[in-house]
Amino acid sequence: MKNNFELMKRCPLFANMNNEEFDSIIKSPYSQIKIFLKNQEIIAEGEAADFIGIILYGTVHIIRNDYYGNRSIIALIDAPQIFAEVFALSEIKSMPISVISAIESNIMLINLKKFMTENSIISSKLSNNLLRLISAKNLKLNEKIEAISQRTIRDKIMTFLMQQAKCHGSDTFTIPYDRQALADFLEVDRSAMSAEISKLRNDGIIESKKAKFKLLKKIHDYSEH
Amino acid sequence: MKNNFELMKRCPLFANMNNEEFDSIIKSPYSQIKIFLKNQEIIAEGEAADFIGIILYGTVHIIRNDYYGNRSIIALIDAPQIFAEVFALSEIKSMPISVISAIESNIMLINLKKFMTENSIISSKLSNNLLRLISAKNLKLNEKIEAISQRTIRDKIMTFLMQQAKCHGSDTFTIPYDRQALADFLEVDRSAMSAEISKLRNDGIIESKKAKFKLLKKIHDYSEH
DNA sequence: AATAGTATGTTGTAAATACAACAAATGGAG
DNA sequence: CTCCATTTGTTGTATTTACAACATACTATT
Repeated sequence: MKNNFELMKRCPLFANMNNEEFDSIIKSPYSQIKIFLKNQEIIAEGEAADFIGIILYGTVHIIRNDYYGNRSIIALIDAPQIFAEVFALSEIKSMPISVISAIESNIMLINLKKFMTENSIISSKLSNNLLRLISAKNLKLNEKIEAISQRTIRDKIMTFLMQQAKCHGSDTFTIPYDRQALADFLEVDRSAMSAEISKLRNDGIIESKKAKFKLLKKIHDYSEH
Repeated sequence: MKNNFELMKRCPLFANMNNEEFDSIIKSPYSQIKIFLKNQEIIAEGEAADFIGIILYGTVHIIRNDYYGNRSIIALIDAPQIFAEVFALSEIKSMPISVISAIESNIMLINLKKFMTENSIISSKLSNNLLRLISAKNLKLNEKIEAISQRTIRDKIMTFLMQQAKCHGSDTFTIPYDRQALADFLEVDRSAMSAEISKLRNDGIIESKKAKFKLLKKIHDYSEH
């Protein structure tokens, strides 16, 4: 278990905490560490949304059931990340999703609201870390929406590439996805996307080789017409 | 200005605060209230991302400049809402967007990090309010992504309607959008969406009249084939 | 270097979409 | 009620897409 705690300390949720503070979280009556077997339910849909989860070891699946009862995996989360934080922090009463252990996993569950009302010193560090984490996630979600809300694959690709150029501060950069992962991120068909990337190359809008891209300057309109 | 403060107190950022706490925010050296004229820049792209904005009166536009210099309005925000909070709270150094006053507006700007390090009691309330606000926004963004990442208009509509049914807790509900607004939200063409809603009605999947919808049960597969 | 396995690119086709132009319905205001 | 403005629905067409099936390129292992 000691290794788990070392990994856990690297979780951004516990940034800037010393060992004492860390221990007081682990030993709090509002936190618990449990082992979940493969496919075991960690949080069930409809349960009270009180707990934030920290994955010490393993992987979890976030599962959504739609109106007609169809189940779909909407996210995979690995150690040492956290899950369910936005439900525990918003004013949602009950969980709209379930969380399942994908493999045997060690999970720490913290009743956030109760813990924070009784541990005000640590809480301010926790709050700051949570604010940083959730804000960063928010920014990523906004960027994704900006890209996938474009009407054509070409526009989705270009919007994504311009975001990357901006955040790398250069017209030449390497993206963190292979073709299939990029297609999944942009929510389009991989082969159609691949074809469009080739077109953009032929049209002299970009240069690209695998994950390395270059936006060719002085072209202010990347549309075909 | 007094009316502004009354409106401001209703801003969810200041929930659960008494008048004293409220005053100490207004009088802090790290907060300032400014009047901006129409089209005047409140925050410029590239500036340090230190300030959170609270609209006391007026409307602001969030503006994005892409790689090729094209400007687009990505959001309109009214009083008494806040803006730029995710930038001030994440580890972003400089603003990736600009904020412009759409009309003459009264804006409170708070240097959040500085304010919070020097006002720990109020900060915990502020933190909690921010966590609630940003988490709620996060949930909305996730729902939107779930809907618009569907590959067909029919699936986008059905995903959206199932979300609405779930959050209303009923198969009959009224959506908060007219047709054009829904099309904008789902990022599709309005007339194509309108046609698809008619199809869903003819196919016996839903009943609808204007903003009122009903999901017809026992139909577990709404796809055409 | 040969092989197998994966990733990426290409092409054809049926289906879905945006777009435009228009029709019908709705909702106020006088 | 009538007129006008706005919203919603309908239809045709050119464009874009998903999908499938296959070709080529790349990578790691022996």
